[in-house]
Amino acid sequence: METIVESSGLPADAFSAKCPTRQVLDHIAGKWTILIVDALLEGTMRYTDLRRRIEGVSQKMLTQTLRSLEADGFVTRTVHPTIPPRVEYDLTPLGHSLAEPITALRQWTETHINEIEQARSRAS
Amino acid sequence: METIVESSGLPADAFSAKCPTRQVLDHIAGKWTILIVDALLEGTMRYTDLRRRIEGVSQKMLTQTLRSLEADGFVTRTVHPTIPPRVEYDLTPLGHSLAEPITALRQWTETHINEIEQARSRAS
DNA sequence: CCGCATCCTGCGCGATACTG
DNA sequence: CAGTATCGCGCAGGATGCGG
Repeated sequence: METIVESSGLPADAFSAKCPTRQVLDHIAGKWTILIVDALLEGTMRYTDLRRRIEGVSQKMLTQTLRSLEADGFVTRTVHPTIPPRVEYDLTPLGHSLAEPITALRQWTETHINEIEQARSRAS
Repeated sequence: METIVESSGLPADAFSAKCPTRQVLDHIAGKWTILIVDALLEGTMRYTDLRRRIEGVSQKMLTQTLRSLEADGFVTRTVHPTIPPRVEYDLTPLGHSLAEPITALRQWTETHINEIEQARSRAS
């Protein structure tokens, strides 16, 4: 287990409040990040494609989350200056890398949803 | 790839707005869930242990998240009626199972934090 | 030591309307 | 088509204080 040292000189430690890892974790923990990254794993997608794929996401949150993912270097945004305009979103290599643990998480949830619902009904 | 069918009779699909998977995903995506589950992977922990381990968490959110994890069947809460009281938290088998993809996610973030910060400074 | 109750604030997020 | 702009609500989440 190799220790990662971040730019501040401190070891990367998500349990530490000051570590920037926490901010990233908070982003990933956002309501839509997991679904968006996961959807882009299926390939290049246009804005409207994503809206359709991810049921219930609003325009605002989709745009906002995409911009955040772009800033963190997880997705690229390509604008084709045609009429009508055409904007395509893709995962970067870093984004693909992130997609692995994220997909694992979504799949885990889908796989164990019945056990969880049983636990919930017991708790009530 | 086997299809999971949940109690409603529909296939489990996180992209569908009505699927209960979404609610669970939202819980997991909570600000503290990842850190708490991850911390409990180190073994049994008392309430105060968790507060110390997870820097910056408030009493309220720690209690609230723990109750939520309990309701979903991820952790057990054991009260020893001694003086002073002693409350211990443990992962259930289901919780241990969930911890795997969660740990992977935290470790991924710690590992790639420098790449992300570089992307951010470029974006600015 | 381990909480629960309460008050309060910010902002996550949705709804709606408008633009190149 | 792919957004921006604006408004407002609800709840996540922090601060404080009390109780067993």
